[in-house]
Amino acid sequence: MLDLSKLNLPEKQRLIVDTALDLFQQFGIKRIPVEEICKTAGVSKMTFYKYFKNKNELVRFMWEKGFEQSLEKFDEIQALDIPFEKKLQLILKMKEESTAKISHQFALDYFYASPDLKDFFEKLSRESISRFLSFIKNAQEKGEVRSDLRPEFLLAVINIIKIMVKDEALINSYSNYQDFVMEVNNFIFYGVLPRPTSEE
Amino acid sequence: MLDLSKLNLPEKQRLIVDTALDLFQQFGIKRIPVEEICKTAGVSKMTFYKYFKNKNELVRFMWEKGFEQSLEKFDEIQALDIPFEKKLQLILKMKEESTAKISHQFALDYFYASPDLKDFFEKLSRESISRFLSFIKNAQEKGEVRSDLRPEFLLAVINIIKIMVKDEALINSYSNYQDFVMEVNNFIFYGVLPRPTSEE
DNA sequence: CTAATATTATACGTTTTTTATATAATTATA
DNA sequence: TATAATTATATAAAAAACGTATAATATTAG
Repeated sequence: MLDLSKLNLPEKQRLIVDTALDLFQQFGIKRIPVEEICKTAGVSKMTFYKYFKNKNELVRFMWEKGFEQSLEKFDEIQALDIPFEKKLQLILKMKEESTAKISHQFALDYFYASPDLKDFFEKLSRESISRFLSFIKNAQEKGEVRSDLRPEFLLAVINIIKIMVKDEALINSYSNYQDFVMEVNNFIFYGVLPRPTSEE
Repeated sequence: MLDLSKLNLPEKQRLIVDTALDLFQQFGIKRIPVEEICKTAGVSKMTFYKYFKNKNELVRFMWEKGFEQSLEKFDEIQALDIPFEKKLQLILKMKEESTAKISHQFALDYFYASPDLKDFFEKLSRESISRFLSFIKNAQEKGEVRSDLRPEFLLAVINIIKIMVKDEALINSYSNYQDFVMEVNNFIFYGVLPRPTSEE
C-alpha cells in the first residue's frame, strides 16, 4: 500500500518518502538515519526537516497515508456487486499486500524505540479492526456469516493475534511473514463462514 | 562460502561468527553494532571482545577464512580430471556463490568507514585474481585457451571490473548482483575460449 | 531583470549510540 | 575444590545522529 502518485506531493518531498519507504522496508526504520535518507534521495538535510519535523513524523505520515489508502480500497471492495466470498478474497489479498509493505521488520523493530509511534500504529490497527468487524456484522445481517458468532469473540481473537505477532518462534515457523498473515486471515475469515447445514 | 563447521571454533566464538554472518548479510556491516551481534547470539559482550579485538577483526577473520576455503575449493576443482570447460563451470558457480555471501551490501557499504578493511579485501581480491590468471595461463599451455590472449590484458580487464563494480547505475541495471557477477564471469571465461578454426 | 521561493552546503552544539575496558559475580568444568 | 569461561554491570571516550542556524546558490514567477 501507499501509492505516492495519488498524494500530489512536492517533488522533493515525494522523493524523500519514496526513498525512505525503500530503505525502511529493507533495513527497518531504526537502522536508517535521516541523513542516509537524504543522501540516498539526493536531497539536503534541510529540505528533509522542512517537510518533516523528524523521522517519527515521516513514519507517521507514511503510515497515515497508507492507512487512508487501504481504507479507501476496503470501501471500494465492499461496494462491489460480487458475492461475499469474493469480497473476502479481495480483502485478504489487500491485507496481505499492505502487511508485506508495513512488514515485520519495518514496523516491529521501531516500537521499542518510539512508544508514541507504537501507539499511533495501534490506533490505526484498532480502526482497521473496527472496520473489519462492521464488515462482518453486515455480512451476518445478510446471512453470509453464521449469526451465532459473537463479534466480541472475533475482537478477542484479533487481540490475541496482536500478541501472536510478537511470538517470534511462531513467526519463524513460517517460511515468510506473509504466509503467517495469510494463515491468520484464513482463520479469521474462512473460519467464520456459515456452517453447511443442508445441501442447497 | 565460509563453512564454520570446518573451523572447529569454541562454541561461543562459532555462535558469534555465525550470527554476525547472518546480520551482516541482511543489513550490511556498518549497520550492526557489536552489541546487537552479542544480543542476537545470546552471548555477553565481554566474550565477544575475548575472541575478537573489535568488529573489524571479526570481519577480517570471516573474510580470511572464507577466502582460504574458497581457494581450497578452487584447487580441488583444478585437480579434477574433467574437461577445461567443466572446470570453468564449477569455478563460475563457486564464484557466484561466494559473491552472493560476501555480497554487494555486505562488503561495499563498509569500505567507506574502514580503509584498512578495504585494503585487506582488495589484497584478497588480488590474490584471487592471480590464481585465476595462473589457471588461465596453465590452460593456455594446454591449448585450452587461445594462446594469443595476453594475460596482462586479462589482468587489465579484471581491474576494469573493479571499477565497474562501483558503477551503481550499471549494477542496478541487473535484477540482482549475482546476475552481474555471472555476466562478468561469462565475459572473462567464455569470451576467451579458443576460437573455432576448423571442425574436429 | 528582479524579487520571492526553494534548495543546498556548511558549521555547530546537543543528545544518543557505540565502543572497548575494568571489575566483580556467576556458571561450568576438570 | 580449584580453574577457566562466561556473564552482568558500570563507565569513560569516541563516534554517530539529531536538529538548527546561517549564508550561498538555484529556481521560479511576476
